[in-house]
Amino acid sequence: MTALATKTRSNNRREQVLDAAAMLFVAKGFSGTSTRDIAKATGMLPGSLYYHFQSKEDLLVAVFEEGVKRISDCVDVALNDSGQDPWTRLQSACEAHLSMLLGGSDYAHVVVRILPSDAPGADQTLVTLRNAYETRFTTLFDALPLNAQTDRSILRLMLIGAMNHAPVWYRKGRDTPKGLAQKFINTLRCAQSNTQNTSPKG
Amino acid sequence: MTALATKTRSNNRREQVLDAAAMLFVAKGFSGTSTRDIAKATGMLPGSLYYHFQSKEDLLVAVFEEGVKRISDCVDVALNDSGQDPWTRLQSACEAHLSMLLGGSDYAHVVVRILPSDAPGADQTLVTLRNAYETRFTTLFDALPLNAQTDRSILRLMLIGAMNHAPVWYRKGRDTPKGLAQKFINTLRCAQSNTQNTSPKG
Amino acid sequence: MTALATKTRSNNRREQVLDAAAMLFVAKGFSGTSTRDIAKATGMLPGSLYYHFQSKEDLLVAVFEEGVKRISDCVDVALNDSGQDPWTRLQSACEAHLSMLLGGSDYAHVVVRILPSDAPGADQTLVTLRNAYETRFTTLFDALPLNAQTDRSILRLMLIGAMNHAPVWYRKGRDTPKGLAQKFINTLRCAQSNTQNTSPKG
Amino acid sequence: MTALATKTRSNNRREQVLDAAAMLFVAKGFSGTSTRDIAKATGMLPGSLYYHFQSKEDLLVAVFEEGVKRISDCVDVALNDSGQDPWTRLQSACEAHLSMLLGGSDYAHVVVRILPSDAPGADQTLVTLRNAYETRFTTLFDALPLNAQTDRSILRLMLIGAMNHAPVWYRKGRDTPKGLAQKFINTLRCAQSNTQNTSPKG
DNA sequence: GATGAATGAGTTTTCATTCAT
DNA sequence: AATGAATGAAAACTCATTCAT
Repeated sequence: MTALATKTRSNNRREQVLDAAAMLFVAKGFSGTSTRDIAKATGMLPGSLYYHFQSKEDLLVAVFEEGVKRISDCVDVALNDSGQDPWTRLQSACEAHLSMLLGGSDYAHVVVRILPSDAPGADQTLVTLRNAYETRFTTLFDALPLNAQTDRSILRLMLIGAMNHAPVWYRKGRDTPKGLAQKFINTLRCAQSNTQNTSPKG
Repeated sequence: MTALATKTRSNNRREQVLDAAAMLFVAKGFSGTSTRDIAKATGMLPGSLYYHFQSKEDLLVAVFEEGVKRISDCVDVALNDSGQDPWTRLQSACEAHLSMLLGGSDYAHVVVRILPSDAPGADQTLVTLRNAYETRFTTLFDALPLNAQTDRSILRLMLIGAMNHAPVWYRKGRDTPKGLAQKFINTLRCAQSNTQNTSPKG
Repeated sequence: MTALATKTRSNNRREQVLDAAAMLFVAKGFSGTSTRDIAKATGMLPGSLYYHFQSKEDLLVAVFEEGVKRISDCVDVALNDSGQDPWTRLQSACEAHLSMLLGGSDYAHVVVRILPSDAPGADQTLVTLRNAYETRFTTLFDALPLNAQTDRSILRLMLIGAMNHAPVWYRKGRDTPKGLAQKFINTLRCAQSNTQNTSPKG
Repeated sequence: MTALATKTRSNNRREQVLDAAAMLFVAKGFSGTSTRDIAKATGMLPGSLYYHFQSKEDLLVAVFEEGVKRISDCVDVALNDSGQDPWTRLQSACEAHLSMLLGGSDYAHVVVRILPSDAPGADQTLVTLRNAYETRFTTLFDALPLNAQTDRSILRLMLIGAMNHAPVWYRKGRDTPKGLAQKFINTLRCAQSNTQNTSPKG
């Protein structure tokens, strides 16, 4: 019992730090958040953070990892519950992604809010983590029945851009992640049959 | 050495500061850039910046204003040269926006790279400036001949999200702003005639 | 698992701490070595040191004491094995001293590497310990058959300076403690008969 | 006049920092001295030091350089005023060296008090600086008319060890640098004619 | 128009140490 | 005998900013 209790308490403390860091990184960016801010939000002294994390950047990486884990898990579960239809599957993933981003998971939000160049010492790690997650969308777009001449990459990058921009303008009540996902995917879906468009100026 | 010459040289100096600041804000974010970084990049001493700007946040606002001005002018010129067709006009604006963002105008890039929450003291100003620019897209989307049930706002926000995400993945040579604009608008254009789609899960 | 075994194991642990501390104090000085460094080198956590020692300075004193003990014992044994001739005895002591210093006893090395002023709280203790050891050389120099006008103190301090400087330049293989001792003492030995020298500038 | 006055005042401030640093490094070692200590001794705030020096180690290097410069100059002047006799020249150098070390030049004292391993980031620089100075003694010993079998290096290293140990025991009034130099060199001088000594134990 | 010199508050981080378990 | 978790002070250093010149 004691071992478990100790571990739990210890984990709680570490998790409190991660929670506070995630929240603050989302609210003020990485450089805009001081370790003091994080410590204060956790009820610790600044130095005490360093028992749990070796540096501010390590802490960011830990938050980022947790964010990638959470959003990945959420998307994976949604895909498991989803059927075979490629568009349906994409929409499920989109909805899961948006619900994490907009539903208040600071961890997931950090993944799209913090740019690698915000944390020079950790940039490669962040890029790698982000890529590991976004792979899912490459796979989902590969599965779509699109015309040969359609650029799947562009479609994917449009969707990712659209989704990750949502936290900037989304207002709870006015929209829902589900509704947005439906509209986003509906918009993309027509690219399939409409590629005969000519460009206007050339 | 007339008054004009003096003023010009002085303006040059001020512009050098703005240039350096724009470049650094893009590369490292607002909090991630120090006034020393900017001074060094301009060949000045840190204190000398304060002859030109009252504070770091004032400097950001100046860069941001210049960025909004430049991207607005570019889009406005493109629209002037564009005909009447609403989709063509949107595509021209999109191309102009992308060419500023991807063609190396650090000023324009600052406008999408720096979030208001990165600069707590200037956030309202930044929001206002950004909105003043983005109005153009609201107008352009309002002019589109869309089905009644199509959500113009969502389409607009998707496009803005897609465009502003481009600096993250764009590689010169592989794509061009013009090509991207064409693909982006083509994708949106079909939303017009395809609203009979049913959502997959409900 | 008797009381003796326990004690032995415990002593081993304490000795490991002392060993690590001695090594690190030699390598990086007293202030330059952190208790964390010592703990890590012993495979302990920082707090665990405090079961064995009340403070970092107590630990230094313990290392210093052990160093003085070891080098004293070594010199005393050498003197026991030495005959009656004062110069021979001095040379034996010198060789013993050098062999401890250069042969890799971090403990002995600490005694000459750490200055009392490096550890303000323990300085008096360190001075006392060092003096207790160096007494031997006073005695040995007193026994030398020197001219009346020869300054035995200076000779002694020269030798001690020369010996304690050796760790800075000594390279195993090129020299040996024994060879050095011989050369050092040979050099001093002539002071006896050469005191009629006049100073060069007055 | 203003330019000169400004330069002078500025230099004074920088020199005050160097003076304070030299004094404190001698008194408490490098790691034992904090930048706060140095700032306080100069009447500055801790951060203000960094206008003059990039880091604590840079400050040490500057002090060390000044120390090497001062003791080098002092020795060089002494050698200039000295005649041709090699032993006389060595004694002059020794006296100059000791007078710097014992006469209160904290700068010179730093050079022998601080070991390269005390400042891991600057160690190579310190070694190089020290060697550049000690070259002089190699030259002086090379010029001595010694028996072929005499080890000039050992003699040199004995002298350097003896000289640099002096600050530990020297008491003004009881000795003088000049008197010590005379005794030191006298002691070494006989090595010349006394090489027929046999070692006592082998 | 800009510099040299500094300030004072703040940064991230490390320190020796404590103590319940 | 040692650990996990922290503390509080201090470490080195950076920050945006000021101001006489």
